Amino acid sequence: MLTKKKQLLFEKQAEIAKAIAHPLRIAIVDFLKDGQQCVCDIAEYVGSERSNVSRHLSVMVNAGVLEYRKEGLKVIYRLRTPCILDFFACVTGVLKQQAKDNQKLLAAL
Amino acid sequence: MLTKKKQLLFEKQAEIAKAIAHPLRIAIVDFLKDGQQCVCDIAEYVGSERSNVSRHLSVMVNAGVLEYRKEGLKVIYRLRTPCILDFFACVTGVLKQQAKDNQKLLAAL
DNA sequence: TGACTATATGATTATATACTCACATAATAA
DNA sequence: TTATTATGTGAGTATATAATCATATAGTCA
Repeated sequence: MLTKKKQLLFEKQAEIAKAIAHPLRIAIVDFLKDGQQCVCDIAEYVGSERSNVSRHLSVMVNAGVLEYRKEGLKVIYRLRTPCILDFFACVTGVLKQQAKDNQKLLAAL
Repeated sequence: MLTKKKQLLFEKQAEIAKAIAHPLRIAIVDFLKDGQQCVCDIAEYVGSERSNVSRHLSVMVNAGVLEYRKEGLKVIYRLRTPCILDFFACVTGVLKQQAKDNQKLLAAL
């Protein structure tokens, strides 16, 4: 049976995972891996309304994935933990496995 | 600007992330890291209705995170890619960073 | 001061997700 | 065959999330 302690941990982990589990937010994280950026540049890169991007950014800040700093009129966002990028290695691994399995299936037809 | 190719990749990645982004599903993945299990045992472990667990399992199968095999009356689920466990290392990293920052904040008060 | 710019947020709507209950399906054993 | 057990799925409801528009806030510069 699941302990209360583990349950709490899983809830925290789910919160972080949810904060990344959106195409736009993944695009943002990918954009930020090369360095910090302001909301305006992020919005232009991902091709969405600034208000929408601002909301997505605050979701990730609340989850602890991003952090920000104000600089004049602009707000600059950056990755808070480099290990977030490991997440993509993991997910890419799943995708590669899927592709491999599809290839096997195709070859068997 | 975001290329169509990258956009497609991010959508796929988000799908996989979403498949894990739930406390119950994280509990399931954690349970399965030590070996394959049937729905009934998974449901008992996580403390939820079998019908509900069955739905969560199928979400993860569709995303390519889990795979299953039938054995008599039972359906046995297992992790499809061991690298899924790396995900937890990543998320735990974020949580550790959060805890560290909280400690700093506390010490500064 | 007022105009301008970047960002955040309230309100609304549309959509997606999770859960429950009831029922369907399928394998097994008597 | 019937009864039993494990699993999956349709339907309904409740809740969460995403996107948009309008508006608020706050820093900058003329």
